[in-house]
Amino acid sequence: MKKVVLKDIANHVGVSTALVSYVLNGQAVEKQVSKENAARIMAAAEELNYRPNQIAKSLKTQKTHTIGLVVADINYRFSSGITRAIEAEAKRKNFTVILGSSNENAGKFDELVNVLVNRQVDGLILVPVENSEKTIVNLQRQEVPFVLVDRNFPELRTNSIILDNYKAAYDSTSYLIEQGHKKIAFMNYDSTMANLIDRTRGYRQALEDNGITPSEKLMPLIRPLSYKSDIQKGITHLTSSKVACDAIFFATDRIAIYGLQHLNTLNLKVPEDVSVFSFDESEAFELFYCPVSHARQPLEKMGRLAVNALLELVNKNKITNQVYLESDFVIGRSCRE
Amino acid sequence: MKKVVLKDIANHVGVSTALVSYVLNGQAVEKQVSKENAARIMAAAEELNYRPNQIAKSLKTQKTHTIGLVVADINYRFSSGITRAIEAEAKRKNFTVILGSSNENAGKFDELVNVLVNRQVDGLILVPVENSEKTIVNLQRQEVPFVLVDRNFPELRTNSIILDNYKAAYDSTSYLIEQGHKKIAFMNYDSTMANLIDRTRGYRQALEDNGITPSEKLMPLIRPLSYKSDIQKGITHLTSSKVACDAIFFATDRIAIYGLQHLNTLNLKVPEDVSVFSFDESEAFELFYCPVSHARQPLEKMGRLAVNALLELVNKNKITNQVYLESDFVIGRSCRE
DNA sequence: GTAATCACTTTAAACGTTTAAAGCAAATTT
DNA sequence: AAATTTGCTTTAAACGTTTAAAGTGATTAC
Repeated sequence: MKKVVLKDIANHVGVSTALVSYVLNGQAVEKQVSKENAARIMAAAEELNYRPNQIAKSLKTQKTHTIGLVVADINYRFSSGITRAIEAEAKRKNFTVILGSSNENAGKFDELVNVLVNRQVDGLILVPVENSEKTIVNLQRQEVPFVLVDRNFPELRTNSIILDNYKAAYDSTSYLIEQGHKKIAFMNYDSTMANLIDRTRGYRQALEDNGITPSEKLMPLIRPLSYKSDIQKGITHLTSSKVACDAIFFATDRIAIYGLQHLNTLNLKVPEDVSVFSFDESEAFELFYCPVSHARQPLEKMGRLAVNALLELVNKNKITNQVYLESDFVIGRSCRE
Repeated sequence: MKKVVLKDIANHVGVSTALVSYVLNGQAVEKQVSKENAARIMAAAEELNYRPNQIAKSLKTQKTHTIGLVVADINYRFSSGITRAIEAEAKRKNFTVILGSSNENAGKFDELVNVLVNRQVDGLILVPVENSEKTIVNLQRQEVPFVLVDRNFPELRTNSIILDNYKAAYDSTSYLIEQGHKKIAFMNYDSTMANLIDRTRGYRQALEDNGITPSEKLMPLIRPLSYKSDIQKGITHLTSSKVACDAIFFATDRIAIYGLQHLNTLNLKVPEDVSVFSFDESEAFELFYCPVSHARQPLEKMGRLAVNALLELVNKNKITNQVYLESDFVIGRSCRE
């Protein structure tokens, strides 16, 4: 079946394409189209099952009504959650989302961004990865509207919607201290990303504000390329009789999963042998024998704000700023009292 | 900064847009463009940071190099896995993927498909939902190239890449029988979807072939709208002293998660008190105290085959057929010997 | 010395829309 | 009766590409 285009309807009814376009775009009254023609055009469009060609429309109007979204890894819980939230809000605003996953690779990230820009998306929502500053700066130079979510680069002035990681980590650590913990370990990636560094800062500051001196011994760094073994070594070390921490604060849900797994292997019980707190949740927690207390990012809100901020930008209501969201906290039973 | 278009390069170099187009599309030699002009055009494109407008290109060539993908729910492990696989393969073939999530809703599914078709995607890869036959039939009538993955409608002749659900369930059940289980329960959704029905068929047939009469008592149906409580009731019933099944086969990973959770609540140990087998895996299994044996869909292969089948269709090498894939099996320690 | 060939380059239409501007009868005002 | 207004419709250019076809000046062939 050949594709039905405007002209087919025009011929079928015996009018010009302009008239058809007016009617189909709801400008029938405004453009004073006669009732009969309007009705016949509507009927013909229905009968011929006309579907407007968005590509042609976009070329003419210079608007694609499309948002490009690049997440760090679609397999992360955070990614699918934020994708869902962004899609829902975009839908509400009559926008479509094109998704790409950079798999935490700066090269792939750059490539994806370029593909999306070439496709003339109206704007981008990005979860940047380590070493992707150059791509971001390029976007600024090209004046492509974009907003960052979850992560940003403090030295670049960008629109971004991110968690107040410092505060979330500070509050989480304070909570652990309130629960009576003294030797609180913190497991984080060895990374230059501000969101992760802020978590470490929050942790340290909370300790200091409570008269505890942070110790590097309690802060093993996980190298992303060898995270599994680093986590195992870290856990083994922290729970050894030499160190014997009484709580472990995991800086991400991924770290938490492998950390908890290794605690299982070592036959250590949560929270009897060691208390546990996590940043973000994983579906995996659902089957852990004990509900894991954790800081939870407000994905719904984040997605909504990101879309709205982007659309503001697209409409040139340039309000460049950073939005810091408060974390939610889910208290399970993984911290001894 | 204004967008740089072909004409800008042409003006800058002092040639026609045709020449620029030829050079930038690698037809310099074929179209006998002089070396000097070719070089100057390349340099100008670089200097002006030219990015071809894919929209205009698509309008002219009637090809968008885009695949539309609609998954059932982006939060499913299966969905993010298959999305990743499809994206990777599409990338390899120089195609972009536009993703939508129907959230298991036939109305939303239809809407998404329409949006994608209007955007002139070259073809669709779909995970259809219950009651979405009409949408599928429409696509066939419009002659839009598409392939179904994971689920299909046997009464419709469609290209589809799906697991051999019957065989996977048959083999899984046989495995449980071999392990010495007699009273094997099967927990499945109350659904009209063929992929789920085939699992039930496989389960029943395996029992019968081994001289066990299937009993409805061992096959509680889970209604999607009240799955949590139905699963709980089912588990409680199956493990009651009256029924006392010795193994539970979960037809999906979602059912498995809530089933295992409730086993935890009831303080029943896997596999000591009851053996467990699942269809598909969830990230949640990672933190269950015991590795759960399960049938695993070959996502990588599925995604690759889906993209390739679709591209064949797009190129009019119409090979309409159904591909049934063999399941992988992951044997943990959740089945008593 | 005219014709044909060669090595390039330009012209212009097309893809399917949108939309400002112009067109045209009939009705109304001068 | 001429001019204007009204109510409606068409024309045609534009968006940024691609590409068949035509154009052009120099070289080669007969």
